[in-house]
Amino acid sequence: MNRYNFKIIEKKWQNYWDKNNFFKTKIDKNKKKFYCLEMFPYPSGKIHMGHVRNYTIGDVLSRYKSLNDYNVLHPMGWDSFGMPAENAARQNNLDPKDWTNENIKNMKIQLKELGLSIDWDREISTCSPDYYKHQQEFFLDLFDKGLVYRKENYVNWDPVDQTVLANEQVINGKGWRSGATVERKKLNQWFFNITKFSNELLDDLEKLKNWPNKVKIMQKNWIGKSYGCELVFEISGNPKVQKIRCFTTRPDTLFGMSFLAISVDHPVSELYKNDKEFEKFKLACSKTGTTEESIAQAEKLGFKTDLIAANPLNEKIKVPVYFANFVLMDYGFGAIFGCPAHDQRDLDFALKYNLKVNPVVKPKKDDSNFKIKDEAYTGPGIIFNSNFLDNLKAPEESIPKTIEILEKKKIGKKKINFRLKDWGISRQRYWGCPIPIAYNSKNEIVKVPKDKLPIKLPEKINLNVNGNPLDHQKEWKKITIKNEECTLETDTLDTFVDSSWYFLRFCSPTNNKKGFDIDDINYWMPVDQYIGGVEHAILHLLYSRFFTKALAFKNDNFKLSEPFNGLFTQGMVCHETYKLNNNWLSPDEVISDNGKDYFLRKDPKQKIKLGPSESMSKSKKNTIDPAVMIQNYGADAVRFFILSDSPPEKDVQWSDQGMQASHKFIQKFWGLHCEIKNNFFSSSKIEEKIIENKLDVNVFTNQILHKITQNLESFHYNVIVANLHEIYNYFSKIKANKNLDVESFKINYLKILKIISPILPHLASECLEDLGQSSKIDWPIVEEKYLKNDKINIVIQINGKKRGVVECEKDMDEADIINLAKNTADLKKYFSNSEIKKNIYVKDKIINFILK
RNA sequence: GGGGCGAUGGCGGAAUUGGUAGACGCGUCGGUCUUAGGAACCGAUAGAGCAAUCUGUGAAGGUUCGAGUCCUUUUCGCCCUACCA
Repeated sequence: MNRYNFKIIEKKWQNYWDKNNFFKTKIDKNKKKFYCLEMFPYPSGKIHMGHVRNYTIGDVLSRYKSLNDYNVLHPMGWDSFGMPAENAARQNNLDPKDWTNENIKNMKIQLKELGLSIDWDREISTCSPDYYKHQQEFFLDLFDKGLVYRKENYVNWDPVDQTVLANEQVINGKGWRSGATVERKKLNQWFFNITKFSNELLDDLEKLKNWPNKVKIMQKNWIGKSYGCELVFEISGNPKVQKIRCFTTRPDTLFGMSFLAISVDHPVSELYKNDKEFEKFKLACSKTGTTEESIAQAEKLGFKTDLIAANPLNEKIKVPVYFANFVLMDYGFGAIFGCPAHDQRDLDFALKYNLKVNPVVKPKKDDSNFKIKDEAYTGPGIIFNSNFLDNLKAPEESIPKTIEILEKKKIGKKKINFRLKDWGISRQRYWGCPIPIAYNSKNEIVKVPKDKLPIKLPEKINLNVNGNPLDHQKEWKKITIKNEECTLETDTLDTFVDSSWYFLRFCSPTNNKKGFDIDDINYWMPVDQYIGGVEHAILHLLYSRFFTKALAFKNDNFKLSEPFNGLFTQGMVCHETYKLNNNWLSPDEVISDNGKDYFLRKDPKQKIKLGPSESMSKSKKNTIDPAVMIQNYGADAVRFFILSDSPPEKDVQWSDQGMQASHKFIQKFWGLHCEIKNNFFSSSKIEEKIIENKLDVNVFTNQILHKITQNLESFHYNVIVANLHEIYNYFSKIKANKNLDVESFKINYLKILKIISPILPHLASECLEDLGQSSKIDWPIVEEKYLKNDKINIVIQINGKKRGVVECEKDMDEADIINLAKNTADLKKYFSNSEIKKNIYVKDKIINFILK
């Protein structure tokens, strides 16, 4: 037997697949389609283990669907705009385009080395003008539909990356990429009107049956629909302010109001802009609320105005108006009424500023001891102290009733409020898709005509400037539109726009007239299975859903409402972390004899501090380079390992031993294959003898095929790895059995090779070829008749406890089983002194005797 | 604070509709072959006990002939989200 040389064999099959266009997408209208898509990578230069896991999962599924005779669309592309390219280019004095394309070249080689069944003819790259030209067209379409607008707004400004961030990109007050503390700045910005679709984005989540519940809940919370009402408060104390509008979900607690609080950014703050004390207060507010701890513990701060608000339900009740640090301008109307008894924040505030606490909801009607101390009561109960609202059940009766009264009196109305905000898409960056808008001499917005698209980025420009490099491109900015000299917009689009429609482009990747062809879309969309990291649960997935809806809006040709029919979110790849003197060490700088104590490889006397296992990241140096693993163990072994140890949706722990075991499995399987070939497939060896009671391999093969098929359908890929081990164990045990039915064995072994092919495509191809099989194969059909043995094991329980197992014929009668059980040697003793009170018999499975 | 998910041997994890708990792998132990092995192969491996047997799926109750699985309470862990009115 020759050792399995994965280096030669894997290369051989990758070349074969390449040369024969093996994975080229085919459309045969007689077959069903399957669109399998994994989230495309940012071309950082090298693939990482997260990619390996993501793309292996997708590849197993694609290959399985192909074997089941689907037309499979399994494309790959590059999310190639973004800041790393710009930063790298600036540091090394390169062009971002060259840096990016070089990275794409390298990563493509690495992906091919994994043996992925990708149709590379459909490769796309978002930084290519062939791609972003269509994106600019879509921008103009959306502009025409009124879904794009420009407004001056406070933005999250990242001082390190010198760019604007979307709310979603600010994590704990820090930029998601740079980690710098985000500042607030007022700028003119472009927005997508995503909130126009708030209801649809929320309601259509219901349609997504094949999405993880977790993701749907996260999106639901992000959209944040709440039912309540808006209220108008009459203001006195300053003639410049007549009214203040508030949003509330608890109008029924209005009689408990003891103050009004408004945001420091509320229009009313204009009156105080020359007030030094107020400016000081505002500054103090901006300082809190950036880090997670300060948000959690932030003290409630207020600034008392000379304004007085009247309770709309009783004009005689007057309350003070405060600016408060916990009121946000961009939710509701930037103003609230404070009801300390029934809202914890309001209570904290009231206690600090000695404001009244008027309880208006008590848990039980006759609860005379009910008092509020330092904990607000937010539970259900009965309204009291509230005049005509008294005795209503809160909240189910009291809220609608109050709204009814407020509407009648025309001082409030029912209102649904969303947490979701419009999507700010402007970025002050070079390496992104230019916005196809210009400004004329009057600074009016002028659309760039479609025949002038694409607006290409200028190349080889100086990036070492402050702010947006495009701003410095005087010549590039000049454009003539309808004989008018105009200046181009220099903001570029958020890269999340690029990834909001790439799945559509894959359907028509080379169409240079349109972003996609509607016939292609109608055939391929929606994506049947989308696979990627859960970190995109909100941002990317919500934006893609919006973009699809926006394209379909006022468009009779394009009817798609949801882009991704099925979604699967895989877990992360983790590794232990190592530290020496507070510096991170990479796994290959560390050695261990026993898996407990770790030492520095260069100097084994130095003990290393073992940290927790965390998601692989460059910053913690706990990464394993897939390229090195493929080099050492082969692609099949890496694929096998990355699927083996944990369910795909959970985090997986990298293990060197596990990796080696996977490699050994490939080697062992090849050894087994060679023996099987020798013993059964070389003609000279076959001596067909008639033997009684031949061992039939059909049963095992069909049972394991059945299991693996089910596990493939349900993403239990780690269990499939166990199933492949079972296959090896079974065949290596029976291969020497003299009673084998040779013909049946051969047929079944060929089936086995097909079954392993989605996970181990190179090994399977090599084994099949070795036995003279064509490389065009199908997924074997389960033969139901073999799924159940004629001989069945029935479990015998006595009083619910397992006491034995008897082997018997299928479909035995209850009476026969009872007889059999009673006469089984090991069980006799249980029956001798007791009588059977009752028994429960589940056919072909179990019998439970209740003895007295 | 709000929401979600989870808890099974030394470890990662298996276990249709409630029906043989611990598949499969790692590790460990024993053996074979070896000058040696950290290679390969074979065997054992939930715990306790010589054994029959008993105990076991975070904890406590409940439903049931029967519960890892269903219900109630509770503890712990992880993730998401956050002054959202």
